[in-house]
Amino acid sequence: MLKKERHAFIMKQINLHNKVLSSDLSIQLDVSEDTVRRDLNELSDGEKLLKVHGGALSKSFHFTFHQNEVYAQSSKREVAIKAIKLLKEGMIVLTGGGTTMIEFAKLIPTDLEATFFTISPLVALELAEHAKLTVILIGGQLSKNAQINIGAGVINNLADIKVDICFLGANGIDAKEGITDSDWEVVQVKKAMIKSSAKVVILSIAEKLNSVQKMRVCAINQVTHFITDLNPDHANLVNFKDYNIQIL
Amino acid sequence: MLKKERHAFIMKQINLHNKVLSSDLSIQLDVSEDTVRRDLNELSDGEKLLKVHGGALSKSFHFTFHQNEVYAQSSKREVAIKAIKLLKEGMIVLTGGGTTMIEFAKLIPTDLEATFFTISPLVALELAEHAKLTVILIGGQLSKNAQINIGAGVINNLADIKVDICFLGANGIDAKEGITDSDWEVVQVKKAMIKSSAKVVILSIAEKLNSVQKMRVCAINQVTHFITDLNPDHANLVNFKDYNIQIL
DNA sequence: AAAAATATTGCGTTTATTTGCAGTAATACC
DNA sequence: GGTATTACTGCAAATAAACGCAATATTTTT
Repeated sequence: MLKKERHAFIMKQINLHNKVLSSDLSIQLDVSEDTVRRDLNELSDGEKLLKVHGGALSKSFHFTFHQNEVYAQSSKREVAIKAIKLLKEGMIVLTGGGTTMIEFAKLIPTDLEATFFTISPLVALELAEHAKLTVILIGGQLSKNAQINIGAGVINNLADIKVDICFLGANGIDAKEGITDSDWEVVQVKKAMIKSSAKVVILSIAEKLNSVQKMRVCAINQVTHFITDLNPDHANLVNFKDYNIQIL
Repeated sequence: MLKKERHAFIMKQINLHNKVLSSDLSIQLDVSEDTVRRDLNELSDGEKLLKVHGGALSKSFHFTFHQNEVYAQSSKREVAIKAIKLLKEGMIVLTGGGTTMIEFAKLIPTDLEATFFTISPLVALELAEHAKLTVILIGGQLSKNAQINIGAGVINNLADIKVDICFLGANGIDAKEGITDSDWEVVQVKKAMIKSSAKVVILSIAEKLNSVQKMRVCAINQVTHFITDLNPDHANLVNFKDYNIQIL
C-alpha cells in the first residue's frame, strides 16, 4: 500500500471516528507502528490532524465541544433542507435521532400541520417548538450513547403504528451492504421503524458513503429515498443508481 | 481512551454541570483518581477550569450563573438537595417534569445505581448523563407547554408499572385543597403517577405554598413526603403538620 | 538497461510519557 | 479534636516516541 493511500485511509478514519490509535492503524494498514507514527507526523505537520500520545485526533475535536457543536453541520443542514421537501400537509411521520435529524426538525416550516412520531427526546423537544405539529414520543429505555429510546418497549409500540414516511440517519451506508450500524439495540429499533413505514428516507452526509459498520439494518432496496449533501449525479452515488431508490 | 479525550470529556461535564468531582470522573472514565487529578491539574494549568478540593469548577461559573435563567433556581436547588437524600441504591423511581426536577436530576450522585422512569424528555436527558442509571422514558404525546408526555399512552404505560417512590413538582399546594394544577391533561398524568407509586414526594418552592389551582391532583394525605426550601418548623408549614406527611 | 541517488520501511535500542500504587501530608467534615 | 476524604510525592511497570541503522523499494541519472 502506498503512503498516500495510507494517508487517505487515516484521514477517512479520523473524519469518521474523530480519533485513531496508532496500534489499530498498524494492524489495519499492515505496517509497523513506526510507519504509522511517521505518517501521523507528516499529517500533523500538514495541519491535517492533531497528534497525541497513542494516536491522533481530529483537528476540529478541540472545538467540537465549544464553538462547533455539531460536526459537519453545514452538510447536515443541506441534507435536512432536501428532506423537508418530502413533507406534506397532514402526514404521519416517524423520525430517528442524531444531529442530522435535529437540524431537520429545526427547519420544518412553522405552518406545517402534521403528526410526528419520534424515538429521540431531543428531536421531540425541537419539534415541540412548532405550534401546529402533534408530537408523540415513543417511550423506552434511553440509550446513553445514541440518545434515543431503545428496547422491547419501543419495538412493541412501533409494531402498533403505521406511518406514511420514516426519516432515518445512517451510520454506515454502502450500495452492496446496505444500511449498517454499530449498536445492536439501535439496529433492532431501526428495523422496527422501517417495518412500520410505507416510505423510508435515509439521510446521510457524503462522508459516510461507502462505509460499512458491523451490523446490518436493511438492504438498499428497502430504502425508497436517499438524501446526501451531494448532487444526485455525483460520481460517488453511481453505485446506488442500479437500485430503485430516489436519490436527492 | 486517550488523554485528550478525557480532557474533552471533563470539559464537557464542566460545561454541562458547572462542576465535577474527581471520584465521579474516576468511575466514568475508568481510570484511577490519581489520573483524574493529574488531568485536572493540567487543565487547571491551561486555565481551562478552576481546581478545588474534591474536583473542579467551571472557570466561567460565576458569570454563566446568570445565563441560566431558571426562576428561583437557588430555592429549587435547595429543594432538590433535600430530595436526593430519599434516594437509595437500587430503587425504582418515577419523576415528573419541571425545572425543579431538572435540578434534582443534575444533583443525583453519579455513583448511584437505580432505575428511573420519567415522563419528561428533559429530565430523561439529564439523567442519561449519569452512567449507572437506567433511564426509561415513558412515551406519549408531548405537551408543548409542560414539556412532558401526556395522554392515554402515558396513562396506560403508568398503569403497568409499580415504583418505590415518585417525585413530583407541584403547581399549587394547600393543606386543605391538596395538590392542584391548571392543565387537565397534566392532572390526569399526575394522578396516574401517584397511583403507580408506593411513596409520593412533592417538591415545591415556598412561593407556591397555600396557592390553589383549578384542578385537583390529590389530597394532602395521599402525599408521603413534602419538600420545600423552608425549614420544616417554619410557620408557613404549620397547616401541614396535622397530616401524616414527612416534611423536609 | 545499469548504476547511482533518494525514499521508505522495519527493527533494536534508548528515551520519554503515562499510569497506578503505596505511603504520607493536607484538608474538609462532624 | 478526631475521622474520613482528598492531595501530593516518589517509584515501578507499561506503553509510546525518537533515533540510528540496515535492508528494501523507487526514482533519477548516466
